[in-house]
Amino acid sequence: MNKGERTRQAILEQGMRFSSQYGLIEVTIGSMAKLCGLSRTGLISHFDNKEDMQLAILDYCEAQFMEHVVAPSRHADPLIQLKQLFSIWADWTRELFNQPHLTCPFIKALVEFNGYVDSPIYAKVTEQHNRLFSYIKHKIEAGVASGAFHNELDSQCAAYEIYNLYLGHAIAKNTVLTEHASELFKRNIEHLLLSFQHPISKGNTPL
Amino acid sequence: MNKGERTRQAILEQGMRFSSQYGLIEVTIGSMAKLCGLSRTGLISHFDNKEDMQLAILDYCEAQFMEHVVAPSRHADPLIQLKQLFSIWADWTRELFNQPHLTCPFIKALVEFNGYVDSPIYAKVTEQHNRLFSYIKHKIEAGVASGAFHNELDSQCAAYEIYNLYLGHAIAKNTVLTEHASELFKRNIEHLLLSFQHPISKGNTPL
DNA sequence: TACAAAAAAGTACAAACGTACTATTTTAAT
DNA sequence: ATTAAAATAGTACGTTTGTACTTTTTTGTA
Repeated sequence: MNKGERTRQAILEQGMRFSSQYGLIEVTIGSMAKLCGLSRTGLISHFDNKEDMQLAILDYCEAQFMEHVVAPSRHADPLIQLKQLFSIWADWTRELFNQPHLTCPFIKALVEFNGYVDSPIYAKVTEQHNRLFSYIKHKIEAGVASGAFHNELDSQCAAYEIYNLYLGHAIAKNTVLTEHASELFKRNIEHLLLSFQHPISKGNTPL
Repeated sequence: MNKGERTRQAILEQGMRFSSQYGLIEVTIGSMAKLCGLSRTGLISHFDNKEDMQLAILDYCEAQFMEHVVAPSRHADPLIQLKQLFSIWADWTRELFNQPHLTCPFIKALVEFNGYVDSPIYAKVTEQHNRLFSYIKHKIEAGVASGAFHNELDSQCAAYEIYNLYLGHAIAKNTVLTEHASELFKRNIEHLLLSFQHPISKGNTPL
């Protein structure tokens, strides 16, 4: 990897961190240049323009997620795969974003850019969320097909319940949740996956 | 109400709308001045400074929520009150924020300012979310005390389940949910409240 | 080591930012 | 109608914004 590619990667890495704290909108040429120890022109020369840099950061975030969460959780059994996915996800999230002031960059970007309907950034982050949701839904369908989950399970609904736990944990972890939010997230997911196996075994989700 | 108070109210109203689309950070002196048809100095003269204006907008949002959602849902029976709260809330939300590009300003502000740990804005919006959560939790406890909900119900957990539905609906309504998200929110809340009444009646949440 | 290419920095510019200050206009009460 | 106060506008200043352009430095290879 030559020099240019190395600094570009460093910028993307810093951008992921920075956007998880201050948001993708605050990823400006000036803030990134200071963060990376470059001049403003030295920094932006690695991208077409500011928006291109922000889009590249979103792509980088997804690539990191695929590499560190999705790839390691591959397993033949859909139930084990889903359990591993969220366990690894929770660990990776804790490692990267569990400082109180950090939030999942995908959620931050989605909330930030929801008002900019014509923005390519909004288009991209929407695609990313839909892609994640489809992946979860697909794994649930595989679980139903393999007999791990019961037949009456609505995959769309079940996927949303899981996705909803992810949203809630990411946003509420510093307000109504605070301590042990990460363990709670794991437990809630496990409890939900358990309820997918037997139609009536679903009691009160533990907090 | 004299002139000054009238324009101040108009600014706060516009600020609530604007922040639900572009976020509270984007509520700048210039953007609000243009929106209200005032000069920049004419606008900011109604507040101590920009941050004071943003704090005032958050207070205004909460006052509106109290007036249009909490107050009309008051009822002697805790179960009916909770049902009414979320029904009115969903209607009011649809009226104000259900255009696809608008998001609940409390959630937007919380996500936006989570990284600014020392900001008074973060302190305020955190308080607001905790206050909402405590209110829901308190109503659930009243429901348990009145016999409307079963005895084993954990109020902290139950309140989080409801709060989580609110977060999910607000964020996912334009990605994985899209159509009829508002009706779905109502149905999910009703279904959850029903599960609070009988310990084992909770099946798969409908989507 | 030489040398072309790549990377980073320098410079410039118009626009928007928040804020302090002064000036003008409008309001509201006498 | 007069008049003081309140509301709004005007002006100015130092920063920061994104981008275009030129110049210097660094890199990597021949």
